[in-house]
Amino acid sequence: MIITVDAEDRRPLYQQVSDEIKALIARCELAEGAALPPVRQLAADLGVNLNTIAAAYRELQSEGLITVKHGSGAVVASRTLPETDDDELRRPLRTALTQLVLAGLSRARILSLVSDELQGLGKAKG
Amino acid sequence: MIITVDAEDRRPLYQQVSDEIKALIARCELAEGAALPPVRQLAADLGVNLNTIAAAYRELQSEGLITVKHGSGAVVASRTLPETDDDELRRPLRTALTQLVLAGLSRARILSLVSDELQGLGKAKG
Amino acid sequence: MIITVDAEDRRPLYQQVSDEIKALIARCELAEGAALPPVRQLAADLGVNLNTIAAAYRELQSEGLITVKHGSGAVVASRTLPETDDDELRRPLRTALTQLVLAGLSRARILSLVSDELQGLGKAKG
Amino acid sequence: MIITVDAEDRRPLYQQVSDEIKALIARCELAEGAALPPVRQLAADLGVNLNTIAAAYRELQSEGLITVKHGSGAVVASRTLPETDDDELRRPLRTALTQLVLAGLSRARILSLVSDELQGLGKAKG
DNA sequence: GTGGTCTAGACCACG
DNA sequence: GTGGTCTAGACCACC
Repeated sequence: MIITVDAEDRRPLYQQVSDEIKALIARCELAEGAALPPVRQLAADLGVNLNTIAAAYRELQSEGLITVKHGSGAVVASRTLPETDDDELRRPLRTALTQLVLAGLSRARILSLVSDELQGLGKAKG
Repeated sequence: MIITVDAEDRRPLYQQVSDEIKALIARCELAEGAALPPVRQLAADLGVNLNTIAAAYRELQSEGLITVKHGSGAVVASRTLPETDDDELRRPLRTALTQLVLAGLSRARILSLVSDELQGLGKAKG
Repeated sequence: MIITVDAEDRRPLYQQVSDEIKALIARCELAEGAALPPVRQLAADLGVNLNTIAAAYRELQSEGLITVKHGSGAVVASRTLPETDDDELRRPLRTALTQLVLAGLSRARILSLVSDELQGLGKAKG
Repeated sequence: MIITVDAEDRRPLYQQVSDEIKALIARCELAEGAALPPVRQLAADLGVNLNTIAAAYRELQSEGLITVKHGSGAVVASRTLPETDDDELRRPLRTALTQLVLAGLSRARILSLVSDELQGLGKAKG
């Protein structure tokens, strides 16, 4: 399981971790029931503070993607996020697309990027 | 020119404003040379502090999207594309798409959302 | 007499004008006693507000470099600035050199730039 | 680490701070990876508001000279040279030299000042 | 009129 | 502990 963090990234560390784990779950590299690495180990691997990983796991848990049990670690609970506001879903997409347009990419290029990224994002039906 | 801010949104206020103005520029609702509303007026309209809007304009200026002239307001800059790292561009897209996949949307639905958002994002050739 | 202003420049317009006139004086392209263009004409030429030029002339006058007489325009008064604090003289030099060093220029390259710029800065003895 | 601000200086406070830190970096008194003082401490030392220092650090960060990590302070960034327009570099140099010429300094005196200031501006090869 | 800077002080987010 | 954001309100610089 490969996770990396980047000090240059604008997102806080804990969110980088949480985002990457979400991607692993979406990509089925972490199936339902699979165990996440222990907080301490992941913290050591990434060279970050223990609290940082704990915050990431807490976020994942509060979204229902993992369950954390004292003594037995964290496991993937589900591949489905709770019902979200439609607008809340579109907003990050709109922000990302806006950036791409402002960077001067053509519509075709953007659609190709989207397809490319969707490749491998596991079981998405359709 | 319609801009709104949302206290529930996790992004800071100034960034919501800056993001929305970016979207307006990408959508060509604010064309090159168009004047942005005065800081104080926009602040009053949104019910936020003057400095909050000033911070948004400062960010837009430092990204080269607008030029601010002391005494005569801010206008949309002539577009010189700031070259951006390819990875910088893909990351937010990947995060947004991951969120959509985890929300249970089908690939077709996601592509439709993308098309929908790209509608009207002006100037995107192709 | 060629003067230009640049909207992208961080300095205020009036100071760009004042700085360029100073350079012309230092370079002896404007000798002592020479007449400066009328405020209105220069403003029209540069496409800026009349007050902007007035502010530039006011600054030059307050430094003793020009004299402004009602009805007969402005003329170059002297090629010597009033006694200035040594530190006040060094500060902008230090700032400029710091920028060059941070830009990665070698010492030799910097000295060459300095010589180059000093070329043509008129009567400097030595 | 000695930083001072001067109310008489025309530059805004936050820029004086930012300029002085740039000089310290150029002079290698702040090496790569070195920690900058906490915002609040530096603010207290200089007797200015916390936000003033925050603005200085923000500027340094947006120029890529430092990296600021939430919760663990600011450190001098690993030097990736931001390519700068040649004209951008010459302009402040020209302005500073003009000032010196008009102050009546001889060419020799000016070159000596330049050498003097370049002394200790670390890493400048050649 | 425009935007910019600074202050004082509160509250939040991160590690 | 660190920095970030936001507010209210003052004052300045520019055009």
